[in-house]
Amino acid sequence: MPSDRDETPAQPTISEVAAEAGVGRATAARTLGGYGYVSAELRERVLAAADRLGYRANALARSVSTGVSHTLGVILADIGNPFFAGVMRGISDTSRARGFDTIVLSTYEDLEEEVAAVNVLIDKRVDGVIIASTAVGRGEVAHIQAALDRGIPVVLVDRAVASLDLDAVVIDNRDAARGAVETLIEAGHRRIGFVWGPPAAQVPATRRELLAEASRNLWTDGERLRGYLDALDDARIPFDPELVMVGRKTEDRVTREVARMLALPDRTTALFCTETEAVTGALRALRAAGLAYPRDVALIGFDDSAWAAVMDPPLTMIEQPVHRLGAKAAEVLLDTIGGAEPARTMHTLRSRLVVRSSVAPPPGS
Amino acid sequence: MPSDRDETPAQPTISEVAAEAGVGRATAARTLGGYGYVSAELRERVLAAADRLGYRANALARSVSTGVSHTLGVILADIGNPFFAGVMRGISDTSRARGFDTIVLSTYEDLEEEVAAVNVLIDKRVDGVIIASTAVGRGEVAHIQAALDRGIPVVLVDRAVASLDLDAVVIDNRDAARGAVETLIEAGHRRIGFVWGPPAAQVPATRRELLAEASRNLWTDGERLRGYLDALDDARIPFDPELVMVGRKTEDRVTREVARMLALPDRTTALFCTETEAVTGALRALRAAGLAYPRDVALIGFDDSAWAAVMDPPLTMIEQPVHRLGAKAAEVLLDTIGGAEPARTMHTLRSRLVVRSSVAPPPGS
DNA sequence: CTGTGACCTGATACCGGTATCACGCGGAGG
DNA sequence: CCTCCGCGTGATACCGGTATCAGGTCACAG
Repeated sequence: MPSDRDETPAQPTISEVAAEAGVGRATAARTLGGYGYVSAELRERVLAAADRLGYRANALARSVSTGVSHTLGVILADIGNPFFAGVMRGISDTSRARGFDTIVLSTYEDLEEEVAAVNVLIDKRVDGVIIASTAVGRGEVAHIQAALDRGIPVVLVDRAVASLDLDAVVIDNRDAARGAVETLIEAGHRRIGFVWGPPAAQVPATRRELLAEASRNLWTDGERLRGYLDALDDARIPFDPELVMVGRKTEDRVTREVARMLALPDRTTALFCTETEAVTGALRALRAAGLAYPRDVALIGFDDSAWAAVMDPPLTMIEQPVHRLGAKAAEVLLDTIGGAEPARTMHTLRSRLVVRSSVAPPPGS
Repeated sequence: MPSDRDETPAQPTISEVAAEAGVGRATAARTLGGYGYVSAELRERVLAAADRLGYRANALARSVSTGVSHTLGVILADIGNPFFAGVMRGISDTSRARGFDTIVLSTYEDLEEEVAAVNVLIDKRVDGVIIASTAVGRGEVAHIQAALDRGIPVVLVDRAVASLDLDAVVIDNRDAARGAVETLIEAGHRRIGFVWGPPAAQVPATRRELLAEASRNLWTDGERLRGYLDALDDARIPFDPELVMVGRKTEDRVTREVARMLALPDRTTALFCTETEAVTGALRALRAAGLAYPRDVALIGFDDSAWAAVMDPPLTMIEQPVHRLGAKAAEVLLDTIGGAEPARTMHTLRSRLVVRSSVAPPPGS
């Protein structure tokens, strides 16, 4: 086995480069590390030797020594979800441009997974963390606080967390929801179904309880509910718990719930969906009920996509600036890592209602 | 500033734990590292001290020492693309389950970016690499070979690379394409448009040149072309370059190209699209031309999604096992890292034609 | 009472970098 | 001619872990 006593090791170190160049380890280190004095002649020799051996600095060793890893940790609900994938792309693009790489972890909305993810990132000594946290209450943020206490800057993305005074990059969820519902109201609708998502067992009967439930759940869900209620209030339309769906917005559940709303004596004539799965689920329910949009029921949903535009008729949707969301979060984090004093504010990005053809007046009018 | 001379450092080290516990550094290290002898009593003391200080081992330092990082590098064309996001999810799920984390990089189909990405991963000393490479020719794989030479195992995903004898986890692209086109032919179509994607300037006029062009491009594109040709051959339908589109499958370009095929004297009556953007682009062209599917033109595309199912009529699509693709790639890589001898074969996963309602006989029949 | 070995422990030499510092050498100035 | 200084270099002590090893303690057998 002649390949076993290879002369050039697979992963040459600074010492090997130094030996190859016939200089001291320190000289090779200074040349390769780009610090301190090295004469032009020796520099050439070292560089040539490094090139010959294919030397590449061990970033881990460097990080242990310097204390910085040039790595960002990213914790999302689900990297397979197109929304988060888009956010991730924004994070990835801007951090790479600034010389940082990223470790991504998905939590699937499980707080324990999130805690574990934070620990992984602490262990790997990332320079900062971007997180779309599933945490809500004061008692659920210990892991994030722990990272902060260790001096690791954290930026929230997509979801603010009330009990955490941190930079957060989000969209104007409340405004977006209100705008969408207003559009529906302006078209003449009063029975507007809200395809919502907190994991409550059943829809609270009163407004007060509803709001309370909202604050016990994901910030985005709470904001979108408030926006829905805002629009209803402005138009003096009373809130009806029968028109609100609760629980995970999986396509199946949405389909069943929307079917229920559609079967009500005083049935829903418009639907506002707060997620992509909610839209596709609603569409399924419509078809099953033999109803067509916008003729029988109007529809507006969150998260525009190429598909929404080619539907027949094309769907009116809320477009979120996904890339910007990630990019901005990375910018804020990178600035903090760079030494800037964190603003600890909410950076609110504008969403956009893309008006197409899924809204029309209710049947009777 | 009393917080400055903090007694408990933000990121305590083994030495600090040892001091706190009143034992030697080595004893603390053995306890925390879980190797060698430690008496029950001292172990307790060390553990208690570690707990008090909130000790978490520095994974980077450990990696420098042990030579393994428990980190996988993943290089994809675009993490923002739902297909790759799904693959990434598969990779992420199975590697996390085995104690590995992942660093993801997007290349946007740029070879230089890919080379840079490999270097980043080499520098960060990942234990293995999964890559959906944009490399094709023998002259484009030096960076991958370099990683291999350094002893870093590499597994290809989605795209095989002819000049690289490595494990590759892919789907049966050729079969899938042939099956789809056969379905179209069986419905009676003979003028089948192929919305393809190699970045050639124009469609080669002859079969021979076309095949040559195919081998100069992404493996997936080549395979799908071969499958298209296979089906045509079996049915003795001559290949017509006018029915093939070339160049990046962006929605705009697809729309224009499909419009062209639709305007041909002997126009296209069926379309086979090799990517999601190709499908949405085709749909736009159909609408612009005032044509409906499946009545005026039949349609089959790659990459099923929830949207395709709720279209009206619902689309017949090829479903790729995205999660499995990533999961399998991670499994193969992890096994290799674990010491298994790499099989260096193509692991071909089955895709599935999800038959819905976008295929009907051509208008005339 | 000594020899032997099992059981523990701390010292110490790694890993591959960063960064400082002592010192040799040569030239300029007194 | 000697001193001093600056340039350039290698030695060396870090960083925070892993892993080995020498040696001390103690029980028990001979």
